[in-house]
Amino acid sequence: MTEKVRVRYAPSPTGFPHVGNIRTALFNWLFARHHKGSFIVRIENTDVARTVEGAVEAILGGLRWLGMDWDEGPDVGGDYGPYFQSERLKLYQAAAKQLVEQGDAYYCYCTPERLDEMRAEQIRLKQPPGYDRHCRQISATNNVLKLISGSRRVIRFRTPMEKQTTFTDYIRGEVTFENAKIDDFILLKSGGYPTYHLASIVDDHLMQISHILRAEEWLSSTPRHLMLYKALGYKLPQFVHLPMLLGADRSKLSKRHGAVSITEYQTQGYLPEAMMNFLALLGWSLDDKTEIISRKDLIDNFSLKRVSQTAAIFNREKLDWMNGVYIRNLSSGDLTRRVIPFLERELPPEVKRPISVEYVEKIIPLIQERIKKLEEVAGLTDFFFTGELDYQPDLLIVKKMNRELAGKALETSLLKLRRLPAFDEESLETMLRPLAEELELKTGQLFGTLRVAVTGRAVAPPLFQTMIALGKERCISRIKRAIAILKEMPEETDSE
RNA sequence: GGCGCAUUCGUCUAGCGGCCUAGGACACCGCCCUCUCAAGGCGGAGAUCACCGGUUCGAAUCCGGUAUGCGCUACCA
Repeated sequence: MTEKVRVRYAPSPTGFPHVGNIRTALFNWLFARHHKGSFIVRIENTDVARTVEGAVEAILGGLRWLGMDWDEGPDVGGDYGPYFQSERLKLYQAAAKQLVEQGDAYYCYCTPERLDEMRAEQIRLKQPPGYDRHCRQISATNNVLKLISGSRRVIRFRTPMEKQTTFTDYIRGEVTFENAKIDDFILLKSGGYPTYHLASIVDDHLMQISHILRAEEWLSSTPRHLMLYKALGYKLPQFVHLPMLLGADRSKLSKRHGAVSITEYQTQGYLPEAMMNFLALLGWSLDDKTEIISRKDLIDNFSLKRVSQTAAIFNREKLDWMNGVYIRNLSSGDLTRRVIPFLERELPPEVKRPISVEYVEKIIPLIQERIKKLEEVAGLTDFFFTGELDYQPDLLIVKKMNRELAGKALETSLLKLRRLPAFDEESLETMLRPLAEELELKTGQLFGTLRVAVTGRAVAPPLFQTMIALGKERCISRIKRAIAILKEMPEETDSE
Protein backbone atom coordinates (compact mmCIF):
# COMPACT_ATOMS: atom_id res chain seq x y z
CA MET A 1 0.00 0.00 0.00
CA THR A 2 1.82 3.07 -1.15
CA GLU A 3 -0.74 5.78 -0.44
CA LYS A 4 -1.87 6.46 3.06
CA VAL A 5 -4.80 4.34 4.16
CA ARG A 6 -7.83 6.36 5.15
CA VAL A 7 -11.01 4.43 5.76
CA ARG A 8 -14.32 5.38 7.19
CA TYR A 9 -17.24 3.92 9.08
CA ALA A 10 -20.29 5.85 8.00
CA PRO A 11 -23.33 4.80 10.00
CA SER A 12 -26.74 6.30 9.61
CA PRO A 13 -28.45 7.08 12.93
CA THR A 14 -31.74 5.55 11.85
CA GLY A 15 -31.58 2.74 14.37
CA PHE A 16 -29.38 1.06 16.91
CA PRO A 17 -26.08 -0.35 15.75
CA HIS A 18 -26.61 -3.98 14.92
CA VAL A 19 -23.82 -6.49 14.92
CA GLY A 20 -23.51 -6.61 11.13
CA ASN A 21 -22.94 -2.93 11.06
CA ILE A 22 -20.40 -3.11 13.82
CA ARG A 23 -18.61 -5.92 12.03
CA THR A 24 -18.20 -3.57 9.06
CA ALA A 25 -16.82 -0.96 11.42
CA LEU A 26 -14.43 -3.53 12.84
CA PHE A 27 -13.01 -4.49 9.47
CA ASN A 28 -12.47 -0.83 8.67
CA TRP A 29 -10.82 -0.25 11.99
CA LEU A 30 -8.60 -3.33 11.73
CA PHE A 31 -7.59 -2.38 8.21
CA ALA A 32 -6.69 1.14 9.31
CA ARG A 33 -4.74 0.00 12.34
CA HIS A 34 -2.93 -2.69 10.42
CA HIS A 35 -1.73 -0.20 7.85
CA LYS A 36 -1.15 2.54 10.38
CA GLY A 37 -3.73 4.60 8.56
CA SER A 38 -6.69 6.64 9.75
CA PHE A 39 -10.06 5.40 10.88
CA ILE A 40 -12.74 8.02 10.40
CA VAL A 41 -16.28 8.02 11.73
CA ARG A 42 -18.80 10.02 9.77
CA ILE A 43 -22.43 10.26 10.73
CA GLU A 44 -24.70 10.05 7.70
CA ASN A 45 -27.77 11.76 9.06
CA THR A 46 -29.32 12.80 5.78
CA ASP A 47 -32.62 11.06 6.38
CA VAL A 48 -34.31 13.49 8.68
CA ALA A 49 -37.59 11.60 8.90
CA ARG A 50 -36.09 8.32 10.02
CA THR A 51 -33.53 9.66 12.45
CA VAL A 52 -33.75 7.91 15.81
CA GLU A 53 -33.08 9.78 19.01
CA GLY A 54 -30.04 8.49 20.84
CA ALA A 55 -28.79 6.44 17.92
CA VAL A 56 -25.58 8.41 17.46
CA GLU A 57 -24.69 7.91 21.13
CA ALA A 58 -25.47 4.21 20.89
CA ILE A 59 -23.30 3.81 17.82
CA LEU A 60 -20.36 5.68 19.29
CA GLY A 61 -20.89 3.87 22.60
CA GLY A 62 -20.68 0.53 20.80
CA LEU A 63 -17.41 1.47 19.14
CA ARG A 64 -15.94 2.67 22.42
CA TRP A 65 -17.07 -0.44 24.24
CA LEU A 66 -15.21 -2.59 21.75
CA GLY A 67 -12.19 -0.37 21.94
CA MET A 68 -12.37 0.88 18.38
CA ASP A 69 -10.95 4.35 18.60
CA TRP A 70 -11.34 6.79 15.75
CA ASP A 71 -8.83 9.32 14.52
CA GLU A 72 -11.36 11.72 13.08
CA GLY A 73 -15.05 12.09 13.71
CA PRO A 74 -17.54 13.15 16.36
CA ASP A 75 -15.98 14.29 19.64
CA VAL A 76 -12.42 14.18 18.31
CA GLY A 77 -12.81 16.40 15.26
CA GLY A 78 -10.21 16.36 12.53
CA ASP A 79 -8.95 18.27 9.51
CA TYR A 80 -11.77 17.21 7.22
CA GLY A 81 -14.81 18.00 9.33
CA PRO A 82 -17.51 18.52 10.16
CA TYR A 83 -18.22 14.82 10.49
CA PHE A 84 -21.99 15.06 10.55
CA GLN A 85 -23.45 15.23 7.07
CA SER A 86 -26.24 17.47 8.26
CA GLU A 87 -23.57 20.13 8.78
CA ARG A 88 -22.16 19.75 5.28
CA LEU A 89 -25.26 20.48 3.22
CA LYS A 90 -23.69 23.33 1.28
CA LEU A 91 -21.00 21.01 -0.03
CA TYR A 92 -23.52 18.60 -1.51
CA GLN A 93 -25.67 21.38 -2.89
CA ALA A 94 -22.66 22.85 -4.62
CA ALA A 95 -21.73 19.53 -6.15
CA ALA A 96 -25.30 18.97 -7.33
CA LYS A 97 -25.41 22.44 -8.83
CA GLN A 98 -22.14 21.81 -10.61
CA LEU A 99 -23.56 18.63 -12.11
CA VAL A 100 -26.65 20.47 -13.32
CA GLU A 101 -24.50 23.15 -14.91
CA GLN A 102 -22.37 20.53 -16.61
CA GLY A 103 -25.48 18.86 -17.94
CA ASP A 104 -24.91 15.71 -15.89
CA ALA A 105 -27.93 16.31 -13.72
CA TYR A 106 -31.31 17.99 -14.04
CA TYR A 107 -34.20 19.31 -12.02
CA CYS A 108 -37.19 17.06 -11.63
CA TYR A 109 -40.62 18.31 -10.60
CA CYS A 110 -42.45 15.01 -10.44
CA THR A 111 -44.62 14.71 -7.37
CA PRO A 112 -44.40 11.70 -5.04
CA GLU A 113 -47.95 10.87 -6.13
CA ARG A 114 -46.95 10.73 -9.77
CA LEU A 115 -43.95 8.58 -8.94
CA ASP A 116 -46.09 6.18 -6.93
CA GLU A 117 -48.58 5.82 -9.75
CA MET A 118 -45.82 5.34 -12.25
CA ARG A 119 -44.28 2.59 -10.17
CA ALA A 120 -47.59 0.84 -9.60
CA GLU A 121 -48.20 0.88 -13.33
CA GLN A 122 -44.74 -0.47 -14.10
CA ILE A 123 -45.20 -3.30 -11.66
CA ARG A 124 -48.64 -4.06 -13.09
CA LEU A 125 -47.14 -4.29 -16.57
CA LYS A 126 -44.29 -6.38 -15.18
CA GLN A 127 -41.79 -3.79 -16.25
CA PRO A 128 -38.69 -3.06 -14.21
CA PRO A 129 -39.53 -0.22 -11.83
CA GLY A 130 -37.56 2.96 -12.25
CA TYR A 131 -37.91 6.64 -12.95
CA ASP A 132 -39.30 7.25 -16.42
CA ARG A 133 -37.13 10.29 -17.05
CA HIS A 134 -40.17 12.49 -17.41
CA CYS A 135 -38.28 15.68 -16.54
CA ARG A 136 -35.04 14.86 -18.30
CA GLN A 137 -35.61 17.25 -21.18
CA ILE A 138 -37.08 20.29 -19.48
CA SER A 139 -35.66 23.48 -20.98
CA ALA A 140 -33.85 26.18 -19.07
CA THR A 141 -36.71 28.61 -19.52
CA ASN A 142 -39.21 26.14 -18.19
CA ASN A 143 -36.98 25.57 -15.22
CA VAL A 144 -37.02 29.27 -14.45
CA LEU A 145 -40.81 29.37 -14.79
CA LYS A 146 -41.24 26.39 -12.47
CA LEU A 147 -38.89 27.89 -9.95
CA ILE A 148 -40.83 31.12 -9.91
CA SER A 149 -44.09 29.26 -9.47
CA GLY A 150 -42.59 27.65 -6.36
CA SER A 151 -42.71 24.02 -7.47
CA ARG A 152 -40.77 21.63 -5.30
CA ARG A 153 -37.98 19.96 -7.16
CA VAL A 154 -35.22 17.45 -6.75
CA ILE A 155 -32.01 17.04 -8.70
CA ARG A 156 -31.57 13.80 -10.57
CA PHE A 157 -28.50 12.38 -12.23
CA ARG A 158 -28.60 12.17 -16.00
CA THR A 159 -27.56 8.54 -16.25
CA PRO A 160 -25.91 7.55 -19.52
CA MET A 161 -28.27 5.33 -21.50
CA GLU A 162 -25.74 3.21 -23.31
CA LYS A 163 -22.52 1.32 -22.62
CA GLN A 164 -21.69 -0.33 -19.36
CA THR A 165 -19.87 0.46 -16.17
CA THR A 166 -17.17 -1.89 -14.98
CA PHE A 167 -15.10 -1.81 -11.84
CA THR A 168 -12.89 -4.12 -9.87
CA ASP A 169 -14.01 -4.90 -6.38
CA TYR A 170 -11.19 -6.03 -4.14
CA ILE A 171 -13.13 -9.05 -2.97
CA ARG A 172 -15.49 -9.85 -5.86
CA GLY A 173 -13.23 -9.07 -8.76
CA GLU A 174 -14.51 -7.45 -11.95
CA VAL A 175 -18.19 -6.51 -11.93
CA THR A 176 -20.10 -5.05 -14.89
CA PHE A 177 -23.48 -3.33 -15.09
CA GLU A 178 -25.46 -2.12 -18.10
CA ASN A 179 -25.91 1.66 -17.83
CA ALA A 180 -29.33 1.44 -19.42
CA LYS A 181 -30.56 -0.54 -16.43
CA ILE A 182 -29.80 2.27 -14.05
CA ASP A 183 -32.42 4.95 -13.72
CA ASP A 184 -31.97 8.66 -13.16
CA PHE A 185 -31.53 8.53 -9.43
CA ILE A 186 -32.00 11.44 -7.07
CA LEU A 187 -28.95 13.34 -5.86
CA LEU A 188 -30.57 16.13 -3.93
CA LYS A 189 -33.95 15.79 -2.25
CA SER A 190 -36.52 18.58 -2.35
CA GLY A 191 -35.70 19.60 1.20
CA GLY A 192 -32.12 20.35 0.22
CA TYR A 193 -30.68 17.21 1.77
CA PRO A 194 -28.56 14.91 -0.36
CA THR A 195 -29.18 11.23 -0.87
CA TYR A 196 -26.60 8.72 0.27
CA HIS A 197 -25.21 8.46 -3.25
CA LEU A 198 -24.28 12.11 -3.55
CA ALA A 199 -23.25 12.72 0.03
CA SER A 200 -21.00 9.74 0.41
CA ILE A 201 -19.19 10.40 -2.86
CA VAL A 202 -18.60 14.07 -2.05
CA ASP A 203 -17.43 13.26 1.47
CA ASP A 204 -15.27 10.31 0.55
CA HIS A 205 -13.54 12.54 -1.95
CA LEU A 206 -13.17 15.52 0.35
CA MET A 207 -12.04 13.34 3.23
CA GLN A 208 -9.59 11.57 0.95
CA ILE A 209 -10.87 8.12 1.68
CA SER A 210 -8.59 5.55 0.08
CA HIS A 211 -10.64 2.37 0.53
CA ILE A 212 -14.36 1.97 0.86
CA LEU A 213 -15.10 -1.08 2.98
CA ARG A 214 -18.86 -1.51 3.19
CA ALA A 215 -21.42 -4.30 3.18
CA GLU A 216 -22.28 -6.15 0.01
CA GLU A 217 -25.72 -4.61 -0.15
CA TRP A 218 -23.97 -1.60 -1.72
CA LEU A 219 -22.48 -3.49 -4.59
CA SER A 220 -25.43 -2.78 -6.86
CA SER A 221 -25.19 0.93 -6.17
CA THR A 222 -21.53 1.14 -7.01
CA PRO A 223 -21.98 1.85 -10.73
CA ARG A 224 -23.97 4.96 -9.82
CA HIS A 225 -21.16 6.03 -7.58
CA LEU A 226 -18.63 5.43 -10.34
CA MET A 227 -20.66 7.63 -12.68
CA LEU A 228 -20.65 10.36 -10.08
CA TYR A 229 -16.92 10.10 -9.53
CA LYS A 230 -16.42 10.44 -13.25
CA ALA A 231 -18.81 13.36 -13.68
CA LEU A 232 -17.29 15.20 -10.74
CA GLY A 233 -13.75 14.43 -11.83
CA TYR A 234 -12.85 12.72 -8.55
CA LYS A 235 -10.14 10.16 -8.09
CA LEU A 236 -11.50 6.65 -7.51
CA PRO A 237 -11.01 4.88 -4.19
CA GLN A 238 -10.64 1.12 -3.92
CA PHE A 239 -13.99 -0.59 -3.45
CA VAL A 240 -14.20 -3.48 -1.02
CA HIS A 241 -17.62 -5.07 -0.57
CA LEU A 242 -17.74 -7.12 2.60
CA PRO A 243 -19.92 -10.22 2.98
CA MET A 244 -23.20 -9.67 4.79
CA LEU A 245 -24.21 -10.96 8.18
CA LEU A 246 -27.40 -13.03 8.22
CA GLY A 247 -29.80 -14.35 10.85
CA ALA A 248 -30.30 -18.04 11.55
CA ASP A 249 -32.91 -18.27 8.79
CA ARG A 250 -30.48 -16.81 6.25
CA SER A 251 -32.37 -13.56 5.96
CA LYS A 252 -31.00 -10.14 6.71
CA LEU A 253 -30.36 -9.73 10.43
CA SER A 254 -33.34 -8.13 12.16
CA LYS A 255 -35.08 -7.85 15.50
CA ARG A 256 -36.82 -11.18 15.23
CA HIS A 257 -33.41 -12.86 15.35
CA GLY A 258 -33.11 -11.93 19.01
CA ALA A 259 -30.38 -9.63 20.15
CA VAL A 260 -29.02 -7.69 17.22
CA SER A 261 -27.95 -4.43 18.74
CA ILE A 262 -24.41 -4.38 20.04
CA THR A 263 -25.61 -2.73 23.24
CA GLU A 264 -27.69 -5.80 24.06
CA TYR A 265 -24.55 -7.91 24.07
CA GLN A 266 -22.94 -5.44 26.38
CA THR A 267 -25.81 -5.59 28.84
CA GLN A 268 -25.90 -9.39 28.74
CA GLY A 269 -22.31 -9.53 29.82
CA TYR A 270 -20.30 -10.44 26.80
CA LEU A 271 -16.73 -9.23 27.07
CA PRO A 272 -15.76 -6.68 24.45
CA GLU A 273 -12.59 -8.56 23.58
CA ALA A 274 -14.58 -11.77 23.02
CA MET A 275 -17.08 -9.90 20.90
CA MET A 276 -14.33 -8.41 18.78
CA ASN A 277 -12.66 -11.78 18.33
CA PHE A 278 -15.93 -13.39 17.34
CA LEU A 279 -16.96 -10.64 14.94
CA ALA A 280 -13.54 -10.66 13.29
CA LEU A 281 -13.97 -14.34 12.51
CA LEU A 282 -17.25 -13.73 10.74
CA GLY A 283 -15.95 -13.31 7.23
CA TRP A 284 -12.26 -13.34 8.00
CA SER A 285 -9.85 -15.99 9.19
CA LEU A 286 -6.24 -16.07 10.24
CA ASP A 287 -5.54 -19.62 9.12
CA ASP A 288 -7.12 -23.05 9.21
CA LYS A 289 -7.28 -23.41 13.00
CA THR A 290 -6.84 -20.29 15.08
CA GLU A 291 -9.98 -19.30 16.96
CA ILE A 292 -8.81 -17.22 19.91
CA ILE A 293 -6.96 -14.17 18.68
CA SER A 294 -5.90 -11.19 20.73
CA ARG A 295 -6.65 -7.69 19.64
CA LYS A 296 -3.00 -7.13 18.86
CA ASP A 297 -2.77 -10.26 16.72
CA LEU A 298 -5.93 -9.22 14.96
CA ILE A 299 -4.37 -5.91 14.04
CA ASP A 300 -1.03 -7.43 13.13
CA ASN A 301 -2.53 -10.07 10.89
CA PHE A 302 -5.65 -8.52 9.44
CA SER A 303 -5.71 -8.66 5.68
CA LEU A 304 -8.35 -8.09 3.06
CA LYS A 305 -6.91 -11.06 1.20
CA ARG A 306 -8.37 -13.36 3.82
CA VAL A 307 -11.84 -11.88 3.82
CA SER A 308 -14.38 -14.38 2.58
CA GLN A 309 -16.94 -13.63 -0.11
CA THR A 310 -19.85 -15.51 1.36
CA ALA A 311 -22.43 -14.17 3.76
CA ALA A 312 -22.17 -15.50 7.31
CA ILE A 313 -24.80 -16.43 9.84
CA PHE A 314 -24.38 -14.99 13.28
CA ASN A 315 -23.98 -18.04 15.51
CA ARG A 316 -24.78 -17.27 19.14
CA GLU A 317 -23.64 -20.62 20.50
CA LYS A 318 -20.12 -20.12 19.28
CA LEU A 319 -20.08 -16.60 20.68
CA ASP A 320 -21.16 -18.00 24.05
CA TRP A 321 -18.38 -20.55 23.99
CA MET A 322 -15.83 -17.93 23.06
CA ASN A 323 -17.02 -15.57 25.75
CA GLY A 324 -16.60 -18.39 28.25
CA VAL A 325 -13.03 -18.90 27.11
CA TYR A 326 -12.29 -15.22 27.61
CA ILE A 327 -13.94 -15.20 31.01
CA ARG A 328 -11.87 -18.17 32.15
CA ASN A 329 -8.71 -16.43 31.04
CA LEU A 330 -9.36 -13.37 33.18
CA SER A 331 -7.65 -12.91 36.53
CA SER A 332 -10.08 -13.14 39.42
CA GLY A 333 -9.47 -9.48 40.21
CA ASP A 334 -10.33 -8.46 36.68
CA LEU A 335 -13.40 -10.67 36.58
CA THR A 336 -14.53 -9.30 39.91
CA ARG A 337 -14.24 -5.75 38.68
CA ARG A 338 -16.35 -6.57 35.63
CA VAL A 339 -18.93 -8.60 37.51
CA ILE A 340 -19.71 -6.05 40.22
CA PRO A 341 -21.97 -3.87 38.07
CA PHE A 342 -23.95 -6.94 37.06
CA LEU A 343 -24.40 -7.99 40.68
CA GLU A 344 -25.41 -4.46 41.64
CA ARG A 345 -28.00 -4.61 38.93
CA GLU A 346 -29.36 -8.13 39.34
CA LEU A 347 -29.08 -9.26 42.91
CA PRO A 348 -32.40 -9.05 44.81
CA PRO A 349 -33.13 -5.61 46.24
CA GLU A 350 -32.89 -6.81 49.86
CA VAL A 351 -29.18 -7.49 49.43
CA LYS A 352 -27.47 -4.44 50.73
CA ARG A 353 -25.38 -2.24 48.53
CA PRO A 354 -22.72 -1.55 47.64
CA ILE A 355 -21.72 -5.13 47.07
CA SER A 356 -18.44 -5.94 48.81
CA VAL A 357 -15.60 -6.27 46.34
CA GLU A 358 -13.53 -8.41 48.71
CA TYR A 359 -16.38 -10.83 49.20
CA VAL A 360 -17.08 -11.08 45.46
CA GLU A 361 -13.44 -11.75 44.78
CA LYS A 362 -13.64 -14.75 47.10
CA ILE A 363 -16.65 -16.14 45.25
CA ILE A 364 -15.43 -15.48 41.72
CA PRO A 365 -13.06 -18.46 41.48
CA LEU A 366 -16.01 -20.73 42.29
CA ILE A 367 -18.05 -19.65 39.29
CA GLN A 368 -15.43 -18.46 36.84
CA GLU A 369 -15.45 -21.64 34.80
CA ARG A 370 -19.20 -22.03 35.08
CA ILE A 371 -20.40 -18.93 33.30
CA LYS A 372 -20.60 -17.88 29.72
CA LYS A 373 -22.01 -14.43 30.28
CA LEU A 374 -21.56 -11.96 33.11
CA GLU A 375 -25.31 -11.64 33.59
CA GLU A 376 -25.43 -15.25 34.79
CA VAL A 377 -23.40 -14.51 37.89
CA ALA A 378 -26.20 -13.15 40.06
CA GLY A 379 -28.38 -16.18 39.45
CA LEU A 380 -25.54 -18.53 40.34
CA THR A 381 -24.35 -16.75 43.45
CA ASP A 382 -27.36 -15.12 45.07
CA PHE A 383 -27.26 -17.59 47.98
CA PHE A 384 -23.94 -16.09 48.97
CA PHE A 385 -25.66 -12.77 49.51
CA THR A 386 -29.15 -13.49 50.72
CA GLY A 387 -30.15 -14.23 54.32
CA GLU A 388 -32.68 -16.99 54.49
CA LEU A 389 -32.81 -19.59 51.74
CA ASP A 390 -36.00 -20.45 49.95
CA TYR A 391 -36.14 -23.90 48.40
CA GLN A 392 -38.27 -26.99 47.89
CA PRO A 393 -37.87 -29.13 51.05
CA ASP A 394 -37.73 -32.38 49.10
CA LEU A 395 -34.52 -31.21 47.45
CA LEU A 396 -32.89 -32.13 50.75
CA ILE A 397 -33.63 -35.77 50.18
CA VAL A 398 -31.05 -36.75 47.62
CA LYS A 399 -31.21 -39.86 45.47
CA LYS A 400 -31.88 -43.16 47.26
CA MET A 401 -32.22 -41.46 50.61
CA ASN A 402 -35.17 -40.74 52.83
CA ARG A 403 -36.15 -38.12 55.34
CA GLU A 404 -34.63 -39.94 58.25
CA LEU A 405 -31.30 -40.55 56.59
CA ALA A 406 -31.04 -36.99 55.43
CA GLY A 407 -31.85 -35.71 58.87
CA LYS A 408 -29.27 -37.95 60.44
CA ALA A 409 -26.65 -36.88 57.91
CA LEU A 410 -27.31 -33.23 58.62
CA GLU A 411 -27.33 -33.59 62.36
CA THR A 412 -24.08 -35.54 62.46
CA SER A 413 -22.47 -33.06 60.09
CA LEU A 414 -23.63 -30.20 62.25
CA LEU A 415 -22.16 -31.76 65.33
CA LYS A 416 -18.80 -32.43 63.72
CA LEU A 417 -18.76 -29.06 62.05
CA ARG A 418 -19.15 -27.31 65.35
CA ARG A 419 -16.20 -29.13 66.79
CA LEU A 420 -14.01 -28.47 63.75
CA PRO A 421 -11.02 -26.41 64.90
CA ALA A 422 -10.16 -24.96 61.50
CA PHE A 423 -12.58 -24.07 58.75
CA ASP A 424 -10.61 -24.70 55.58
CA GLU A 425 -10.77 -27.04 52.65
CA GLU A 426 -8.47 -29.63 54.13
CA SER A 427 -10.28 -29.99 57.42
CA LEU A 428 -13.66 -30.15 55.75
CA GLU A 429 -12.34 -32.82 53.45
CA THR A 430 -10.86 -34.95 56.23
CA MET A 431 -13.99 -34.62 58.26
CA LEU A 432 -16.71 -35.09 55.65
CA ARG A 433 -15.32 -37.95 53.56
CA PRO A 434 -14.96 -40.41 56.42
CA LEU A 435 -18.32 -39.24 57.70
CA ALA A 436 -20.00 -40.43 54.52
CA GLU A 437 -18.50 -43.83 55.03
CA GLU A 438 -19.50 -43.88 58.65
CA LEU A 439 -23.10 -43.09 57.72
CA GLU A 440 -22.93 -45.68 54.94
CA LEU A 441 -23.67 -43.03 52.37
CA LYS A 442 -22.08 -42.27 49.06
CA THR A 443 -20.15 -39.02 49.12
CA GLY A 444 -22.55 -37.75 46.53
CA GLN A 445 -25.46 -38.35 48.89
CA LEU A 446 -23.91 -36.64 51.89
CA PHE A 447 -22.43 -33.78 49.95
CA GLY A 448 -25.64 -33.39 47.98
CA THR A 449 -27.71 -33.07 51.12
CA LEU A 450 -25.31 -30.57 52.60
CA ARG A 451 -25.19 -28.66 49.35
CA VAL A 452 -28.93 -28.14 49.38
CA ALA A 453 -28.91 -27.22 53.07
CA VAL A 454 -26.18 -24.67 52.59
CA THR A 455 -26.99 -23.24 49.14
CA GLY A 456 -30.64 -24.06 48.65
CA ARG A 457 -30.02 -25.74 45.35
CA ALA A 458 -28.94 -29.05 43.91
CA VAL A 459 -26.49 -27.51 41.50
CA ALA A 460 -23.83 -25.22 42.88
CA PRO A 461 -20.06 -24.77 42.97
CA PRO A 462 -17.94 -27.39 44.82
CA LEU A 463 -19.16 -27.87 48.39
CA PHE A 464 -16.08 -27.21 50.50
CA GLN A 465 -15.07 -24.02 48.79
CA THR A 466 -18.63 -22.84 48.84
CA MET A 467 -18.88 -23.48 52.58
CA ILE A 468 -15.65 -21.66 53.24
CA ALA A 469 -16.77 -18.64 51.28
CA LEU A 470 -20.05 -18.71 53.18
CA GLY A 471 -18.30 -18.91 56.53
CA LYS A 472 -18.76 -21.35 59.39
CA GLU A 473 -21.54 -19.48 61.18
CA ARG A 474 -23.75 -19.20 58.16
CA CYS A 475 -23.23 -22.85 57.27
CA ILE A 476 -24.22 -23.94 60.76
CA SER A 477 -27.35 -21.86 60.85
CA ARG A 478 -28.41 -23.02 57.39
CA ILE A 479 -27.89 -26.66 58.32
CA LYS A 480 -29.93 -26.11 61.47
CA ARG A 481 -32.71 -24.67 59.44
CA ALA A 482 -32.57 -27.57 56.99
CA ILE A 483 -32.97 -30.00 59.89
CA ALA A 484 -36.02 -28.07 61.00
CA ILE A 485 -37.46 -28.10 57.50
CA LEU A 486 -37.02 -31.86 57.32
CA LYS A 487 -38.84 -32.33 60.56
CA GLU A 488 -41.86 -30.49 59.25
CA MET A 489 -42.10 -32.72 56.21
CA PRO A 490 -44.68 -35.49 55.93
CA GLU A 491 -43.30 -38.94 56.82
CA GLU A 492 -43.78 -40.73 53.54
CA THR A 493 -41.60 -38.42 51.52
CA ASP A 494 -38.92 -40.61 50.03
CA SER A 495 -36.76 -40.18 47.05
CA GLU A 496 -36.10 -42.87 44.49
C1' G B 1 -39.93 -9.22 -13.16
C1' G B 2 -34.79 -7.03 -14.18
C1' C B 3 -29.75 -6.63 -12.67
C1' G B 4 -25.75 -8.14 -9.44
C1' C B 5 -23.25 -11.32 -5.97
C1' A B 6 -22.75 -15.96 -3.72
C1' U B 7 -22.95 -21.62 -3.09
C1' U B 8 -17.29 -26.81 1.31
C1' C B 9 -20.17 -30.78 7.73
C1' G B 10 -26.51 -27.85 11.21
C1' U B 11 -23.25 -23.13 11.97
C1' C B 12 -18.28 -20.32 11.43
C1' U B 13 -14.43 -21.69 8.31
C1' A B 14 -9.37 -24.00 5.95
C1' G B 15 -8.53 -25.16 0.96
C1' C B 16 -6.31 -21.36 -4.31
C1' G B 17 -4.89 -28.32 -10.06
C1' G B 18 -2.00 -33.66 -7.38
C1' C B 19 -0.28 -32.88 0.17
C1' C B 20 -8.01 -34.00 0.34
C1' U B 21 -10.27 -41.44 1.21
C1' A B 22 -11.61 -32.58 2.47
C1' G B 23 -8.50 -30.05 7.99
C1' G B 24 -10.01 -26.97 12.44
C1' A B 25 -13.84 -24.68 15.72
C1' C B 26 -18.98 -24.31 17.87
C1' A B 27 -23.12 -27.33 18.68
C1' C B 28 -24.33 -32.75 19.19
C1' C B 29 -23.20 -37.99 21.09
C1' G B 30 -20.05 -41.43 24.07
C1' C B 31 -16.13 -42.41 27.57
C1' C B 32 -12.64 -40.57 31.36
C1' C B 33 -12.08 -37.16 35.56
C1' U B 34 -15.64 -36.08 39.51
C1' C B 35 -19.49 -34.24 45.74
C1' U B 36 -23.77 -31.74 41.79
C1' C B 37 -22.92 -28.39 37.68
C1' A B 38 -19.16 -26.74 34.86
C1' A B 39 -14.22 -26.80 33.03
C1' G B 40 -10.67 -30.29 31.11
C1' G B 41 -8.90 -34.93 28.48
C1' C B 42 -9.97 -38.74 24.85
C1' G B 43 -13.05 -40.56 21.04
C1' G B 44 -17.44 -40.53 17.63
C1' A B 45 -20.94 -39.01 14.28
C1' G B 46 -21.49 -35.19 10.67
C1' A B 47 -19.72 -32.41 3.71
C1' U B 48 -21.04 -37.72 -2.86
C1' C B 49 -17.20 -29.81 -1.81
C1' A B 50 -25.51 -27.24 -4.75
C1' C B 51 -26.43 -29.75 -9.55
C1' C B 52 -25.12 -30.89 -14.82
C1' G B 53 -21.55 -30.70 -18.48
C1' G B 54 -16.57 -29.29 -20.16
C1' U B 55 -10.95 -28.46 -19.81
C1' U B 56 -6.93 -31.66 -17.82
C1' C B 57 -3.02 -37.53 -17.04
C1' G B 58 -5.52 -35.42 -12.60
C1' A B 59 -10.72 -30.57 -10.12
C1' A B 60 -13.63 -28.66 -4.06
C1' U B 61 -10.03 -25.83 -6.75
C1' C B 62 -10.29 -23.57 -13.97
C1' C B 63 -14.61 -22.71 -17.78
C1' G B 64 -19.98 -22.86 -19.19
C1' G B 65 -25.00 -23.74 -17.95
C1' U B 66 -28.92 -24.85 -14.33
C1' A B 67 -30.91 -24.49 -9.51
C1' U B 68 -31.16 -22.19 -4.95
C1' G B 69 -30.10 -18.22 -1.57
C1' C B 70 -29.13 -13.24 -0.70
C1' G B 71 -28.79 -8.09 -2.17
C1' C B 72 -30.32 -3.86 -5.11
C1' U B 73 -34.35 -2.08 -7.97
C1' A B 74 -37.31 4.65 -2.42
C1' C B 75 -37.19 12.41 -2.22
C1' C B 76 -33.84 4.84 3.07
C1' A B 77 -29.13 4.17 4.05
